Amino acid sequence: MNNFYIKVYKVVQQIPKGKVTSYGRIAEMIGHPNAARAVGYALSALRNPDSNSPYTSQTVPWFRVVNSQGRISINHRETTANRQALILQEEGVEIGPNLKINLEKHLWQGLHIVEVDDILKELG
DNA sequence: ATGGTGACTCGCG
DNA sequence: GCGCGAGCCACCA
Repeated sequence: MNNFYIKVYKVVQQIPKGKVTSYGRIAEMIGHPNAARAVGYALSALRNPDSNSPYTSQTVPWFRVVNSQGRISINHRETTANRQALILQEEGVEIGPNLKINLEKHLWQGLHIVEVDDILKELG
């Protein structure tokens, strides 16, 4: 588990219940503005966490991360996509047709780079 | 080192 | 709005 993954997970853990953000925004927050795909890769890795890793699909709210269009990015044929939509609905996020979310209402403000540094320092 | 694979984005047509 | 192509990044073989 490298530093990049750690940063992604810690920032995602800051997303409040009922809010969402995108892979690209997460990437910007940790100082890798063009690493959106890598962020998605990091979250997918939560499905098979290392035995002693504190970061798992149970401790990191991966379901609060969607694509820049406010849509769930997982292949819709996979049950994971429906599970993500269900969890979000349960915590108050309105899901429209085609698993689309109203970002105007549910987009997380996010963190500034300085705040990210504080998070990484105190928790890591 | 090298090429292939994604839970990404942006710009075009 | 939708599909494509092209960058981009971390991983793995």
